[in-house]
Amino acid sequence: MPDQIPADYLDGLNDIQRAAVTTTEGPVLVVAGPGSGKTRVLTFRIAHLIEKGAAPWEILALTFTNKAAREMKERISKVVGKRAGNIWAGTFHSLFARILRVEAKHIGYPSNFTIYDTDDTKSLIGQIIRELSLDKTVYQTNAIKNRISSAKSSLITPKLYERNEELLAQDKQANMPLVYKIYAAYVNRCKKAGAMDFDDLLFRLYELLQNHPEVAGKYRQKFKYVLVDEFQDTNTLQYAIVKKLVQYPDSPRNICVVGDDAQSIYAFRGATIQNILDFEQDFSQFDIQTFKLEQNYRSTENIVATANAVIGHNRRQIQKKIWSDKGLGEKITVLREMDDTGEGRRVADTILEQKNRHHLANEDIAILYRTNAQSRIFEEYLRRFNIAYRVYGGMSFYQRKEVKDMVAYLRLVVNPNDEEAFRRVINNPKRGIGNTSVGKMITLAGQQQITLFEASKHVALAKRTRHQADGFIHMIEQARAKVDTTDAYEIADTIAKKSGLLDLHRGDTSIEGMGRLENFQSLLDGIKSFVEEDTVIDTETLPDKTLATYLQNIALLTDFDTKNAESTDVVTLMSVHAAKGLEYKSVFVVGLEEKLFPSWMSMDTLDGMDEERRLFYVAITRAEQFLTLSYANTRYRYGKMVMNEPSRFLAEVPAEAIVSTTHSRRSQGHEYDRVQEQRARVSGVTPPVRSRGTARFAKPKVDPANFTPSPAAEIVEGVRILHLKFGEGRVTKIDGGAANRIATIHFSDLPQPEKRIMLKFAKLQILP
DNA sequence: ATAGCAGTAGGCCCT
DNA sequence: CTACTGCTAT
Repeated sequence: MPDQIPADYLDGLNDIQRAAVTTTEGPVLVVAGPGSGKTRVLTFRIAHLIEKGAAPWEILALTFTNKAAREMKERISKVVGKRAGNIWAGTFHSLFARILRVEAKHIGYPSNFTIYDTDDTKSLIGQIIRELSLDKTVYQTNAIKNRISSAKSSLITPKLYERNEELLAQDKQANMPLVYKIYAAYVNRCKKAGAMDFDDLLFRLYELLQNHPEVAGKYRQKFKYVLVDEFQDTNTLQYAIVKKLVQYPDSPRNICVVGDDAQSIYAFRGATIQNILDFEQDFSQFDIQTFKLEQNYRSTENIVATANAVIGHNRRQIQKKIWSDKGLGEKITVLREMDDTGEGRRVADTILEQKNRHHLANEDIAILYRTNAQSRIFEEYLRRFNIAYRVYGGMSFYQRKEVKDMVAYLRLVVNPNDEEAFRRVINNPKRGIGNTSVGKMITLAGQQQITLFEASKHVALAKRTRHQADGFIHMIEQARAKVDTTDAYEIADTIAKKSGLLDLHRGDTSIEGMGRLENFQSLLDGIKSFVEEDTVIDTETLPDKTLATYLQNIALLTDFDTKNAESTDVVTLMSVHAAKGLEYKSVFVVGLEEKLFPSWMSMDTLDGMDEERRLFYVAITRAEQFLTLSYANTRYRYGKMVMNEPSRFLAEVPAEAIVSTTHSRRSQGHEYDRVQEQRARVSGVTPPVRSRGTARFAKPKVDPANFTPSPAAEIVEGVRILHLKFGEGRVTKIDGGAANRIATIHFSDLPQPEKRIMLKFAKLQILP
C-alpha cells in the first residue's frame, strides 16, 4: 500500500458527501440516512485531514463497536497507508479505557485495573444485597444494576444520589428505599477491587477531565479533530465527555458528529435521541454546518419507500427525504406461518429458493430477529437444509463459562484484588472451599477493610480447607511473580494445568464437555497466537506480550470481534441491534408479531413504540434487493405456547410494495389478506372474520393412515418414493456422508419439483 | 462443611 | 428454557 494519498480520492463522492469531507474546521453535523455512504464520508474525512497535514494521533474517532472502528481503520489505511494505525479510532469504551490506564494514578486506580463485565457487576450487586441482608425478591439485581447504571450515566455519584429527593422517592415507590446504600457499597467495592464496570469507563473519565484540568488540557491539546460515529446512540455522559474534549462552550474544536436520528435504537441503555436533536442548537454560535446525506446507494426504491413510510409513523425526527435511483426492484414478500417451527422451515426454504433463482451466495443473506432466543429454530432448519450459517450475539466466546473461568484466573494473577475473579475461581474446580469458607473470608475482608485475596490468607479455616486455600494462594502468587517477565501464554499454560481446569475438562467426556474442552483449548490457542503473532487489536498498545496486555485486549471484545477462520460464505443470523451498519442483498426480518417485535417491554409508552419502529426501520434498510418479512400465529416462548397478532409494523408497509402472492406451495397467498386484517385492526376497523389456520399443511397429498415410512438405509438412487406432503417422487441422486445422506428427489406434481431431503429426518415410503 | 439434586422464578437489545 | 435457591446425602 503506497503511503501517499491518491489524488482522485474525492472523485467518487457526491457533492454533499464531498462538502462534508472537506469542511474540516468548526463543528459539523452530518445527518446520514441508511446506505448514504456515511462510513465513506467518515473515512475520507479522516484521510482528508491527514492529507491536509493533521497528524494521525491528533484525530480521535469514536465508534460504538470494535467492528466499526476496525472497518474504518482498514478503509482509511487504503487511502493513507499504515499511518492509519496511529489514528485514535475505537469504541468509546476502549479508547477511554486506554486513557484511563495512563492516567489511573490521578483517580486512585491501578493502571492494570480490571474491567467488570455485566456478569461481574450483577454478581457483585447480588453479593452486596446478601451482605446487607436485604430481601432479594424485592431488591432485584437487574433492576438495581440498571438503576446504578443510569445514575452513573447521568453523572450522579453515590453522594448526589443520597441527596436526590426525586431518586429516593422513586426508590421508595419501588419498595427499594436502600438502593443508594447498595450503590455506595458497589462503588466502594469496585474501587477496592481495582475494577471498573462499563459505565465507569465513561464516568471515571468524565471525573478525571472535570477534576484534573491539566489532564483535560493535555488531551484537548492532543486531539485536534474529534469525530463521533452513530451520534444518535450516545448517552448524556458520552456527549458530556465529548463536549469536555472539545472544550465546549469556550472554544469548540473541530468536532464532527455523524448520525441518523431515525436509527437511534439504544434508548434502553441511556442513549438519548435528544443529543443529535440538540447538537445543532448547542453549537449554533460557532457556525455549525449541517449536511444531510439523503441518497441511498444501498437499496431498491421499493425498500426505501417502505422504510420512509414506516418511519413516517414516528412523531419527531429531523426532516429528510431518503431516495434511491436503483429502480423499483423486487417487491417485499410477507410470509405467514402457523407457528415458529413453520417460520423456521419456511424461511430456510425461501432461502434455498432465492439462492437458486437469484444466484445468491450464503453470505448475501441475513436473518434478523428481535431477540437472540429466536435463532435456535432457524439454525435447526438451516442445518437440515445444509445451508452454512453463523450466529452472532447471544453467548459470545468470552462469555462461556469455561472461558470465563480461565480468564478469571488470569485476571486474578494480574490483579489479585479482583473480587469477582476471586469468588469465581476460589472453588473452581472444586477444591473443598465452599460457601461457608468463602463466607468467612468475606466477613474478614469486610471487618478489616482488606481485599478478599488478603483475607483468604489470614482467615481461620478448618485444617483441610486451610491447606487447600494455601495451595490456591501459592499458585496465584507464583504466577504473579512472573507476570511482568514471562509471556501470557506461559502463565496461562501453567495455570491451566495447576488449577486443575485442564484436567477437569479433559475428564468430561459428555458431548457438551467436549465442546467446553474445545473452547478452553481455543482460548489457550488464542493466547498463544497473541504471544506469537502480532495480533494487537489496540494499535497503540505497546506490542508487549504480557498477560496484562492480553487481558486489556480481550476485556471489551464481543462476539462480533472473534473472527471465525472457517468459511465466510455463510448466512448471517443476528439481532436487529447487531445488524446496524451492515447490509445484505437479501434480508429476512422474522418474528414480526405484536409483543415480540414491537417488544412487549416497549409497548406501553409512545417513546418505546417509536424506538421499536426505528429498530424495524434499521432492519428493513439492511436489505439491498430482497426483503422478506415473516411472522407466525403462535410460538413457544419460555416453554409456553403463545398466540400473537401480526406486528402493527406490517400494516405500515405500503400495500403496493408487497407482493400479493408468494411462490410457496404452502400458504397460497393469505399473507396479504392477513396483513390487510392487521391494517384494519390498527386503524380501528373490525377485521373481516376469516378462517384461520391450516395453511402449512393445506393439502396432505397422502393419507397418513396408509403411510409406513421405510428405513432410510433402503433409500437409494432410482427408487420411487412417497412423501407425506410432497406426494410421489423419484430419487435422482444421493450424496453426503453416511450419517448425513441427502437425497435429491423429483416430485413431478410440484411447481418446483426438485427437492433435496436429508434422509436422517425425512420420512419416505418406498413404492414398488 | 461441602456437593449434588430437584424445584422454581424470571427472562431483550450492547459495551 | 436457564440461573438461582433449598434440600439431602456424604
